[in-house]
Amino acid sequence: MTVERPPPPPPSRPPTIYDVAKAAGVAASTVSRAFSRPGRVNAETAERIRAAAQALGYRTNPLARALPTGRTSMIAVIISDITNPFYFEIIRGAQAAAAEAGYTMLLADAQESDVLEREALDRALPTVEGIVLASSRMSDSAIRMTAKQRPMIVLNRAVAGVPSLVTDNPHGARRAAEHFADLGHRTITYVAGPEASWADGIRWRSLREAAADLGLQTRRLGPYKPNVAGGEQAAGDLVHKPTTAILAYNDQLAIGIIRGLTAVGTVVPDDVSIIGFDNIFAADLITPRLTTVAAPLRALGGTAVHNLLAIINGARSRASDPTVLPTRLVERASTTRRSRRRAMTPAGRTSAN
Amino acid sequence: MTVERPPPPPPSRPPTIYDVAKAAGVAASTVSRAFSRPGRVNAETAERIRAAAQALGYRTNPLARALPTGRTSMIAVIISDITNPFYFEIIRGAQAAAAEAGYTMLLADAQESDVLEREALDRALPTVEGIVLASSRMSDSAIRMTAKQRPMIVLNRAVAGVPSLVTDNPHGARRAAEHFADLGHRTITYVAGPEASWADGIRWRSLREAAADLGLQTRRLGPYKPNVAGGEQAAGDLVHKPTTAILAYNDQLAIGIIRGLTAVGTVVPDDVSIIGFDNIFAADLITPRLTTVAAPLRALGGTAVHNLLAIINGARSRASDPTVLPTRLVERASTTRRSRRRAMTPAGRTSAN
DNA sequence: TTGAAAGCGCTAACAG
DNA sequence: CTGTTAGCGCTTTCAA
Repeated sequence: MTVERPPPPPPSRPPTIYDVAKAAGVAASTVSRAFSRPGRVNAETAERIRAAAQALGYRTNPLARALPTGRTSMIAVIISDITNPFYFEIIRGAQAAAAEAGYTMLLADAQESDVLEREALDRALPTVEGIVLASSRMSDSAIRMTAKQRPMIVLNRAVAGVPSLVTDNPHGARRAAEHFADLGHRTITYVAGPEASWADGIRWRSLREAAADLGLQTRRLGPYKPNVAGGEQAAGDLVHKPTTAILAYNDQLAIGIIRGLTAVGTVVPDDVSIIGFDNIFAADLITPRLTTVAAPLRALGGTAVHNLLAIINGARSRASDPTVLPTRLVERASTTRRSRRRAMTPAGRTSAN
Repeated sequence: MTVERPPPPPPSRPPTIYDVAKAAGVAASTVSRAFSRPGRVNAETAERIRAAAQALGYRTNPLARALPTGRTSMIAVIISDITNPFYFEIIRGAQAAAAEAGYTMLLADAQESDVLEREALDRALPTVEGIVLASSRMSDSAIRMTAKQRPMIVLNRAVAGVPSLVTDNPHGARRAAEHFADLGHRTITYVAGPEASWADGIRWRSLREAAADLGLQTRRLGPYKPNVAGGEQAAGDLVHKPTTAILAYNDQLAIGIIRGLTAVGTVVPDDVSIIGFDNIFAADLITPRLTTVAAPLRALGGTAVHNLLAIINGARSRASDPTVLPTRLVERASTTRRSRRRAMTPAGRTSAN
């Protein structure tokens, strides 16, 4: 009677394709085939291999696969400023789309610095199959250069020659202008974001055109940093430029304006109506709740990744026109009919009190 | 006179270590050494190599390096719900720390699902050198299991045997209780988050202890989803359980409560004082501005990565006690002295009106 | 349909 | 200090 020895402990390092091959009694190349081109292998052999792999707990090592093929199953998402709430839903959409396609997502934050952005890009470049560049702070030519090395989608910016994905800013700006017009406002003040921002440019231009069509006046203030602090600063400046209708570059700026204005006794929306852009999470939280031009944030991230994967898988990236996603005006409490009784002044309301 | 031919166009594939070796007139291994162990190579040879590499635009291929060494220079950060604003600053902190150490960060969102979390983990595992698991929804044993395969830091949760990083919830809860006591409140209602949440458990326990020490009563309501909608639902239930002091599991819940209560005519803080946890971006935006127990969010992410890299680089992960980061109470406008004239009731204020 | 063999780009002994 | 030689685990011709 032989004493049954327990099987030797499994080796600490994960099983390789060779282990599976031995267990299944086939050559390593056959195992490889069984996983990559299941059609090209005898059905029952394939079954045997699958069983062996299962039993050993084999998982193909993505790094090793990547070396000969270049297919790493990774994409990079580079974001100009991850602190900006605008990106939260975008990231989630991107991550979900990537995961669904079996891809892993590398995330890098450029902290608003083109230098850091370059570095992050360089670090990620050799490892990933493609890149989503969100609101890049780099020059068009630098972007085009990089786009030659890897499939790339530019988000929130149109770069000629590089597949781009943007939201329908012209329509959004027009809807904002119409809304102001409906409420009886005559002049719209645009509070601008960063000059380097492509979105800022197009929002301002679109507003001006729409306003002209509607017979409204426009003014422009800025640029400001596109965050709450920037908005508070803008509020300070607005005190010297009374107005009844404000369109802000983005929600954060709008929120800052509301806070700054409220602090000096101006009442939103009674004294000034304000519209933002993006419909970030906090837009619905501030008092008064912010009317804003909403973008389909999650879809934006998802579509970016989706399009990127399509290109990676050989889709002809046709026409250089950017893909544009729709926007819509979400009417909340920060806008109201223009009141002739009141006008914004440094001290706050004019007639009341 | 010879016609100068332009140099042949550089090959389309990036230069390898061999190209550099040839150009510098040395063996490939020497090039490798020059990059990894600069000390072990003749100074002027090293210089020659560096020059050649520079000229060719050589960059070591991280994938190829990873295969023999296992050093991928990547870490994974897995987050239970990337939509939760709580993580924004944490992510930024983590990303910055990783970048500074020359590491690249893989980000995965589990979307509150333990299944998706597992999948993300499995996908990332073979590729990364270490893992930060934030507010995992997996079981302790599953976490311990995975921690055996790769260095790991658990965030916001204490798992015996696995290096953990948490915030000082007991101190935060105590400060909240003291604050309520100072304002004359006698009973504190805790509005609970997810049962699966480790943080929820400790916050409630800590509150109860602190309250007992201070001679206050406590009640508990919940669990609720830890988001604004959950808070609004809680507000609906609170209407039947009048109280003057609420400590919410987190800021999102607190914000939802404020909105729900305000909607039915209850005035915060006059009728009810509310304190949240985490000090997310929006806490300062809502009206009234939310008093909350602040955690050093960015430091949390940074420290997690920092500790993880230390372990990766061979630091003995000593004692199994979790590292704890300090918390502090940020007093804003959602708390005030308890008024005997008023009490929260379904219809809103009692005496006034 | 399957196996053998070469190699992806880099590193790590081991000699010299 | 430097060159030679094996691989890391997988894919991919090329034959059989």
